[in-house]
Amino acid sequence: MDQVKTDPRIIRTRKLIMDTFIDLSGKKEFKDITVKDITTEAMINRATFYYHFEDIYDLLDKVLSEVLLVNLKSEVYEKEEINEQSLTSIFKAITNFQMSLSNRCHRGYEDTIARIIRDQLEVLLYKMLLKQHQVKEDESLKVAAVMLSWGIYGASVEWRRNSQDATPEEYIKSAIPYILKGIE
Amino acid sequence: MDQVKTDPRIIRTRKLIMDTFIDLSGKKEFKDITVKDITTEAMINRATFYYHFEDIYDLLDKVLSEVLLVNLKSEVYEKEEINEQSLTSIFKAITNFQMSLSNRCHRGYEDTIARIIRDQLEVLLYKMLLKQHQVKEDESLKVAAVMLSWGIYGASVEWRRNSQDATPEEYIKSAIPYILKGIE
DNA sequence: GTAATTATGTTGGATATCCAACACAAGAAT
DNA sequence: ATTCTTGTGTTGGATATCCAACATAATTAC
Repeated sequence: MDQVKTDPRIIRTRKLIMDTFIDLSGKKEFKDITVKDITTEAMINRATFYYHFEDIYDLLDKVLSEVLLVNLKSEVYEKEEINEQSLTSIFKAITNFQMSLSNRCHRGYEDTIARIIRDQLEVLLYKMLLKQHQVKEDESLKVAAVMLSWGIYGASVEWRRNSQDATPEEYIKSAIPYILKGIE
Repeated sequence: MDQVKTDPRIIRTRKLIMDTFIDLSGKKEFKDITVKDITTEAMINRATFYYHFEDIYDLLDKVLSEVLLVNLKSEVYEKEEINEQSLTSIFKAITNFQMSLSNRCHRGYEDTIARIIRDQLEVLLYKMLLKQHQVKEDESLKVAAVMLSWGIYGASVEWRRNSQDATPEEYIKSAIPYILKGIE
């Protein structure tokens, strides 16, 4: 209701910075990208960068969150329940997202990326759980969301490490019933 | 020497507007493009548009001039003399430019476009003539540039109308000696 | 090692851009 | 004819962005 419109310059500038960063990260590794590189390419002042982001890690964080959010199409899932189908879709989205990242050579930032993924997952799963149980907030559901997010993320790691001969769906299928029993 | 740097925001904003305009003019006819269309798409305020351009015709003027300038690679030609080779290249550039325009359906603006082309040509040719005759300025050379620009432009119109079975080079080749005799 | 260069953040004052509002014109809808 | 809508240009005050300068850390060069 009381949402104050954000200044269009802010939207435009953030988009410029983020797009430029994504663009650059396709050309060189994250560790070789400087703030100056980004601002020069994006045609904005360096001071303006710091007006929007704490530092380059903050930018990485926000860019990845946004990309992941698109992958998760969360506006769709938020309205759904947690069941075999939605869980499988989410798992697919996560593995998909990680595969797209591994092409971009963000070596040394696996921890950061992992945290971002789990954070986003957790928020999404918590919303779905709340909806499913018809409550406004609930601490135990929050913890459940934490555990589910770690579980899904961990499964995606293990899948990448061991089982890429199976599809993500196949890999996770047999485990899902046990998970679902816990939260129903 | 005393060139004052233009504010980066100006460069960025003008580029945004011009690129958006070029983009839109590939999707609909010029007469259907409004200032609001452009500013919305470019994510800038309408008032900002008027800070940079008098109106949409002024924008058309500047966009076409710039595109044409690139076609003419004038920074190259400015240093050359007017001879068979450079005249042919320029003629090719003009016909090329007009062909690319005709795909974009600017029906009803042929006069505007013609004026822009001749203006740019005239400036370029005048510079080349000055260089060739080793003077700083000269009224009769200016008039010569006017006539040459009209001549080249007219030839390009006639070529488009009648002789597209000949290449631009072939079309203009036999006439060039007569032109060159006049200015040498 | 140490000098020289390059990147990071921060600040105060200058400038481009935004917003809301206005008057006006042109076309479409009823 | 008359609303109604949509686009054009313009203005004054608010805000994001720029610039120049600075201190500091990190890298590179010698």
